[in-house]
Amino acid sequence: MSRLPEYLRALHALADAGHETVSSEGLASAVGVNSAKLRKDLSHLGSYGTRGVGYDVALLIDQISSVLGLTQCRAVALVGVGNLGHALAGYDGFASRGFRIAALLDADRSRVGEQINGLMVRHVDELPRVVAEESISIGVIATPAPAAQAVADQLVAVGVTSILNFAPCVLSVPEGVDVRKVDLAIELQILSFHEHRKASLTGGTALTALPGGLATPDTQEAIGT
Amino acid sequence: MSRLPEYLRALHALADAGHETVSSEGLASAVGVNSAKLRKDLSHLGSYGTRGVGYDVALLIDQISSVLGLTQCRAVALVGVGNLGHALAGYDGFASRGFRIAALLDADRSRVGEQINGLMVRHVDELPRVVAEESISIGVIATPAPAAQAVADQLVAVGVTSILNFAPCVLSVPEGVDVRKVDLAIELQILSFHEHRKASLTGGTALTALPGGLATPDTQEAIGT
DNA sequence: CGCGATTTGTGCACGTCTTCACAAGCGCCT
DNA sequence: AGGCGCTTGTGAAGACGTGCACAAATCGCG
Repeated sequence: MSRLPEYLRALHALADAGHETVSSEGLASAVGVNSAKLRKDLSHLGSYGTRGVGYDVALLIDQISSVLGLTQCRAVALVGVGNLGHALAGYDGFASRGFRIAALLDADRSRVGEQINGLMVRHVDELPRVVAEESISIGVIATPAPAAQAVADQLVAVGVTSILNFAPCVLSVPEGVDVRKVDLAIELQILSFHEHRKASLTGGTALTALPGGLATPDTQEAIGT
Repeated sequence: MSRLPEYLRALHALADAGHETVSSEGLASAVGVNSAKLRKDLSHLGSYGTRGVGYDVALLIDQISSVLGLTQCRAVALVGVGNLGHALAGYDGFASRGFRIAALLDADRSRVGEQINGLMVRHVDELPRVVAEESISIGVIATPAPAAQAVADQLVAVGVTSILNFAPCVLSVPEGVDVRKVDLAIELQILSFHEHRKASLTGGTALTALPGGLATPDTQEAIGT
C-alpha cells in the first residue's frame, strides 16, 4: 500500500516523542486515516500488535522499513540539474529517509563538472558507468519534458527499473519498470478546481468559517475527485 | 476528477501539433488511460464531442479550463524560500499553466529582501497584507516540517482555502479548506517498495527484458498498491 | 437519398477499497 | 484466580472506480 510510508513517518515522529506503543486509533489520527483501515493495512502485511495494548512502535518501524525495502540505503541517480534538480540535490529530506543521491547527471556539458552539495555533475552519457559503480536502483528525472523520454530510455537500457518523473509528460517504458510521476502544476490545477467549485457554490453556506479563529481543526480531510 | 489536468496537458500538446480533433482513443493513449474511462470522464463533465468524428481540441481545452477554473490566472503565495522554495519560485512550469507566483514569504528575516526571479522575499508576518493586495487564492508551503502547521494556520486565518503542502507532515485545517500534499521522500519509498518486491521475486521470471532494446514500450503502466 | 464506417455516450457487471461492527485475546486490578 | 476494560483482527456490507460491450448518432460517399 502507498500509505505505508506515511505510517512510517508518523511512527518515527512518535518514537522521537518517546512513545513505546501506539494504539491503532492514535496512529490513525496522527496520519489522518480511519483506524480500521490502518489495522487492516497492518494486519495485511503480517505485522503483529498485542490486543489490549497496541503496537510496539520500534517493532513496527522495523517491520514497515523491511517491507518497503529500506533496510539498505538505496542509491538514486538524479538526471537534470536545472532549477528543480538543484533543489532536489540539496534536499536533505532524502538522506534522512534512507536514500542517498549518488550521482548527478545532465546533458548540458556546460553544467558538467559543477559541484552541488559535494557531488560533481557528470554527463548523462556516463550513465552506464555511474549506475554500475554506484549500484543505482532508482532514477529521478528532473529534465524538461522534451528530454524526459530519452532519459527514461537510457535509464531503462542500463537496468534501472524504478523511475521518479518530475517532467510534465507521460513516459513509455517496458513492462516491469515502475514509473511514478510528480507534476507540480497538476497539483495546483486540482486545487484550482476545488477553489473554483467552492467559489461557484453561489447558494451555499457562504463563508462558513469567517469569525476570527480557525474553526474545528479537524483531522486532515481527504479530497475526493 | 484528478485526471482532468492530464487531459488538458495532452490536449495542449495536440493543439500545438496542429490537430483539430481527437478521438477518445487517441487522447486516451496519449494520456495512458482506458478510452472508455476518458469518455466517461468527459461526458460526466457535460462536454460534447461529435460521434463519428471525435472531440474538438480547442473546444475541449476551453471546457476543461473552465471546469478547472483556469480561465483566470490564479495568484499563489509561496511560503518558505529554502532549497525547495527557491526551485519552485524559479520553476517556469507554473506560469505557463495559468498560475502566477505573486508573493514569496519566509520567517527567516535574513532572507527577507532577497530577490528571486524578480520577486522580493517578504516576511511571513506580512501575509495578511500580501493576500489582500494580490488576491491570493492558493498557498504553497515549502517550509521545514515543524513550521508547516503554523504557516497553514496563518494562511487559513487570512482566508486562503487551498494549500499545497511540501512539508513532510500532516496538516490539520478547518473544514472547507483543501490540502494537497506532495512528499518527495514518500514517492521514493513507494518506488523502493516495488524495487524490493521485484528483487525478492526469487523464483520469478528472472530479468524478462534483458535483450538490448526496450521491449514492448507499452503505455504508461499504472502502479497499484 | 440511403448506406456503411466510425466514434461517442452509457448500461451493466466486476473487482477493489472503505467502513462498520463485533468476536477474540491480552493485561491489569482485585 | 477471575473478571473487566481495552485493543486488535476480521467478516460482511456498502461505496466507488473500472472496463466491456453495444446502441445511438454523425459524416462521407455513391
